[in-house]
Amino acid sequence: MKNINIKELALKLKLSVSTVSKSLNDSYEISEETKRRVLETAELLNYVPNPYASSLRGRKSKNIGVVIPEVADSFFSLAINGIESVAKQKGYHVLICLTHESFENEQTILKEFQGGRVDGVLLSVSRETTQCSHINDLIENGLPLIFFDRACDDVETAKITTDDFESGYKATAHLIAQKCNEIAFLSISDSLSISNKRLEGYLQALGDNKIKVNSKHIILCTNEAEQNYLLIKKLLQQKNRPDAILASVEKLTTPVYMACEALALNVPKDIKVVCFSNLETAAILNPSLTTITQPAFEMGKAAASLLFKALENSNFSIVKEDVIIPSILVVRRSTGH
Amino acid sequence: MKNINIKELALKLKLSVSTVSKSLNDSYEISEETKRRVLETAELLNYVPNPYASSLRGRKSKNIGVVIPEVADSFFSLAINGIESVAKQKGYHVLICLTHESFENEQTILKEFQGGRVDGVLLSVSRETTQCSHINDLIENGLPLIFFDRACDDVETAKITTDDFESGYKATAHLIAQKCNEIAFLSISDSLSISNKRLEGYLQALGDNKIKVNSKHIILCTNEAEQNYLLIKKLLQQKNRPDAILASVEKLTTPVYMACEALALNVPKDIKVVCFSNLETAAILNPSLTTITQPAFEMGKAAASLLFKALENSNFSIVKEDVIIPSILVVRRSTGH
DNA sequence: TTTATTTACGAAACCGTTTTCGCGATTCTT
DNA sequence: AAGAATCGCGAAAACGGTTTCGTAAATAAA
Repeated sequence: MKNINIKELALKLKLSVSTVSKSLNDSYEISEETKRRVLETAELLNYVPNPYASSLRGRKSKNIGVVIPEVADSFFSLAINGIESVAKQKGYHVLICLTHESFENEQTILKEFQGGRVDGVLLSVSRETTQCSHINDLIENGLPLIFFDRACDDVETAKITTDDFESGYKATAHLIAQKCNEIAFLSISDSLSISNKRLEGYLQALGDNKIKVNSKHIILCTNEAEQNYLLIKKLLQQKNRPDAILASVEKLTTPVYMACEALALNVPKDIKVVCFSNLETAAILNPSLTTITQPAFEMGKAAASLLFKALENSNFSIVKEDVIIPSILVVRRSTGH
Repeated sequence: MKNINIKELALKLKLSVSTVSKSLNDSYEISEETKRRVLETAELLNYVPNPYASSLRGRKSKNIGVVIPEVADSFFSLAINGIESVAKQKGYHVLICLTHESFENEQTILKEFQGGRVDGVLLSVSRETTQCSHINDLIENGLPLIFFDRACDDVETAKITTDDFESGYKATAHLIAQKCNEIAFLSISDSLSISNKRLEGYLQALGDNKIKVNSKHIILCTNEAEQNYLLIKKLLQQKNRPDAILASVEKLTTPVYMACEALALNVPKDIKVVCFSNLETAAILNPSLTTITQPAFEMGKAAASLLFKALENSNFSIVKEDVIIPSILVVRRSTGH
């Protein structure tokens, strides 16, 4: 059925546009009888309001922007579910924008947001992001922005993260407890806070256990699976081959397993593996994978909830704070004996 | 830096709003000199056009809607990447809407689209969807809509799918070739075309090989992982236990593996497994999983490309056609000996 | 030189809502 | 019963762009 606009609806009802609008928005100015008539006819004639007209007039879009590096990643897709669950309940839409780990894309997306496309932003920065002027620009412009998972330290806003340092520490300590002392660390960025904090936790755990750091065992991976595979293979062919790998992001899981298989290294006998990962399949991998599992859904939910608090109370402003939701170490066979 | 609107920009430039607008849109009416000045100042003053104002006036949103059941699924997240890759190139945004496999949600979302939020729709229907009036309503209203993966037969539009029947056949034939003759089929919907076509391929393969169908081996799964796990476990505890499982969707992988493990059934010795799946981790599962891998990225790309053809040529209309991009059977250890 | 055409720009309408304000009619005060 | 307050509704402005149309000046054609 053809849908109509408010003017045509008003015409059919022999009412003014304003009365119809107010009825639809349940204004106190309008009698119950009229409201009922309007709602009824609106339904009948398939009236669906144009969101852009409302947004333009109301200067709010009822959209929130979610800027993430990738969608093909368990952490982010679970986080999206968390975000969406609260957005839906608040009557908001979620605009998902992918940076594909590119700083330039991130800049472009945030710049566009300044046009008013969204009322607030949830951001997980790209691996390339080292400076934050584009983010500060947005905030200066009055857009509430909250980081989740991957944050920038020098932006005055809230961050919903997990306990990256502790997780890195916990994972490393677990490996040490399993008699590993040549533990490699796979990073994906030398600027990303999560990557660095996890690394610091790793270093601290090594230090606390009097294990000396081998810089050749700290690998900065790339954004290309194939290249990472080669890097990891090279790592495992060093003369002082590591006896454990701690991979700081989920996407490194497959290349790690592949490299081990290619080199006929048995996990966990020859080498133990822990990944930061939310893969549902972790439990059924060969061998099942010990993971640091992040509270992805909860983080998304927490970030969105905080954002909506700011959107709904104009006198509530987001302060610089760290909300930390702990990850858990799930021990499986990849770190067994 | 505070961003401004076109009026303020015009004021600074001592030009009219119309001249500024035309300059920004590279109109032939404006001199090169003026255009240059406008662009320069716009950049300088951080002018970002309000997309809602443009949408309202131009009666097009530069958005396409992508309606899918879930995002935490390799097929859909890869498809999103394919869709996004072409949308980005065309200067469009992608509005991802999740039905969570609920028909009611799907209806609500499509109804909202009638308000003009999007210029076109890419749809993969929910598992509950059995009738299509909400889809036909949308099309009648002039919105181009294309199915991908999960389609409705009785809607007059294009469908980008994979060769579900052949894939079901191929997978089953492969299992038969591995000496299986009690092959179970796990479905997720008795109405979804993909599910049914895969089932038909399965049935045809059984028939062609003179294997009689055991209706107790055809299981309709649910949307709950836990429940599916129990269903599968029950299946595997029947007196005539199947010697193979063909799972028609990716999300069944984990419950299948878990159930086998719980019952101490060795894959592939006791039971062979094939899943329709785009899991990157298929190769490193225990044992590595034989999959029917769908061309997810390509399907997304094809669907989006076709949609844009319709959006860009007003005299090109989408006809009822089936674009079929074949899946491939990737044989791994879960169907070995 | 006169007229026709082109060039470069501005005024104003328009897109579909929401909201402010005004006003007649009804109900409430006293 | 007269004035005040309330109720129910409509006219019109506003949101920030784009587009149509008009027009003065510059250039081309006659």
